[in-house]
Amino acid sequence: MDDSLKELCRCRCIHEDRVKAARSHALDTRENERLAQLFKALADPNRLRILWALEREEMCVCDLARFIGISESAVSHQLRLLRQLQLVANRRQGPVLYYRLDDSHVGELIHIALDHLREERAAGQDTERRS
Amino acid sequence: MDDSLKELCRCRCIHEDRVKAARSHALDTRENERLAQLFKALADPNRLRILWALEREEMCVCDLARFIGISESAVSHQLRLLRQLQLVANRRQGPVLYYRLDDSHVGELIHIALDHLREERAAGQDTERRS
DNA sequence: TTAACATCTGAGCAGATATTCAGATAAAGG
DNA sequence: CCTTTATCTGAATATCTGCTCAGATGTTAA
Repeated sequence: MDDSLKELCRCRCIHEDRVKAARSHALDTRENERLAQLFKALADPNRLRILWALEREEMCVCDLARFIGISESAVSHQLRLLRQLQLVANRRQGPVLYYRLDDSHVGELIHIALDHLREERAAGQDTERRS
Repeated sequence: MDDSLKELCRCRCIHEDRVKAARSHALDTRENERLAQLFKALADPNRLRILWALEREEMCVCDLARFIGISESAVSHQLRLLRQLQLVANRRQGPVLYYRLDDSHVGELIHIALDHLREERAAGQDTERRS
């Protein structure tokens, strides 16, 4: 299985030792994929708005739709995704479903990412400068 | 600007107070978008592999291509994206560019996300059960 | 200069994603 | 039962993403 990759890179600058070390240290495929899936859940502006709002207080679909300014259907689709990843949970009260965060890490992730942006902005400044 | 949203939700279960609170607590649009952009950078299996490897040791494009098993061109495209977000930086040594992580938060984000996955797995177990 | 090498870049295509729309489901009240 | 309300769901569509390919750029050595 190592040989099959030989053709993918014809450079002679390969550091076999580094490649080997990277391989032995690498995350296994399954875990790596779930990791990407988790970040993907956070990689959409509307989902972020939802999660950020729910971190503070539980809200129903209707509230969220109104808050974000998109259709309830769109919110429902996003909530389904977040539910499947167990990032949010709900409780029913009559016909109304109240959603809440179902995970402490999510808030933490968002806060660290925010720190990153804010420090970045304070130091080097931009991300767009070299557009 | 509040009125324009009135039509988006015809439900009568709206909790105006919660919507208002959520609005006043919400991230501003620009920041929210940059946040999503950052998570998007982490939301791809190959980019994660790259970042995870670079957290340990600097590597050249060629090494990364061989390590991951994709073309150097593909790696280069991904590195450009990561460079633009200032998540990685490089140093040139002759014709070879050595890439490294350019941010301490990135590793932190990945580690927390991993914790999340592993705890999740230990507790509730699945994400796929209800497929 | 020329050739070889490592990397970058833009265009184009296949597959993924977010939204909308129309209709389905579940709970509450008459 | 039937109606209304809140939410869900699948299909369709427009947009976005990541890869490959072909060719460009920049560096080194002859």
